[in-house]
Amino acid sequence: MNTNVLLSAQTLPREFYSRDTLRVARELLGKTLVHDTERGRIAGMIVETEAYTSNDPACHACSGITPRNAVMFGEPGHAYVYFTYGMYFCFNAVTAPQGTGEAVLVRAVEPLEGIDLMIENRGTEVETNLTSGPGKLCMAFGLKRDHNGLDLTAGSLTIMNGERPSEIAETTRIGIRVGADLPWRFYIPNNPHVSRKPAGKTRPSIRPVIHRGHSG
DNA sequence: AGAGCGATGGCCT
DNA sequence: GGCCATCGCTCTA
Repeated sequence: MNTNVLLSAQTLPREFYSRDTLRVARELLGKTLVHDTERGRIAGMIVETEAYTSNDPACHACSGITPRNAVMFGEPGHAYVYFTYGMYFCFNAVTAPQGTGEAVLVRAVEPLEGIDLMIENRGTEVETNLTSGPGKLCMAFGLKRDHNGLDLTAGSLTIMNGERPSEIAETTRIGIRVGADLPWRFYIPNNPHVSRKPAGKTRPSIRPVIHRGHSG
């Protein structure tokens, strides 16, 4: 081992990502997303995720590999950052073994470090509005096209270990038309930085399912 | 609190 | 040409 052992000791290893995507989506809650920029470190605790699997009609990769989604089929533990609605970016962690097109969308984080930089990047000082959505958090963290494909296990954009939440809420995903009935959105209950209070708009009847004291 | 909508551009058929 | 894994504003209640 080299002298970076101490610095990288808390970074999630590739094996973390190379597993079942739903499991990774749940276990990313409580972990810390870290972006080391020229102006300083920006970090936040992941509080909301969504899983996208290869047989899932809402997944960008469900119809096969294209230039846009190619990163999803590559090595797990890399960043899949895509451009959407003409002005926003969304950040994903590529999951499952290489060759499968799967990823976890990080929808919200709780600001921990570099909040002044987030305020500059977002143009607001309201703390619960800095990173409470996939587009917002990319703006706050300065994530854009250049970050697509970066290795999350080494370099300036990483995910570090963190405390496991005691509860996980599970609902349908937000902002999709197909696959809208799959309960593959996960978030930390009562955290003020989650993008929306209850479930997606599609099925207001679906209540969040709270899992207590989960293992694994 | 919730519904509606425009902005804006890349990707894919 | 149609469709977005969004956001912030406006209007109605």
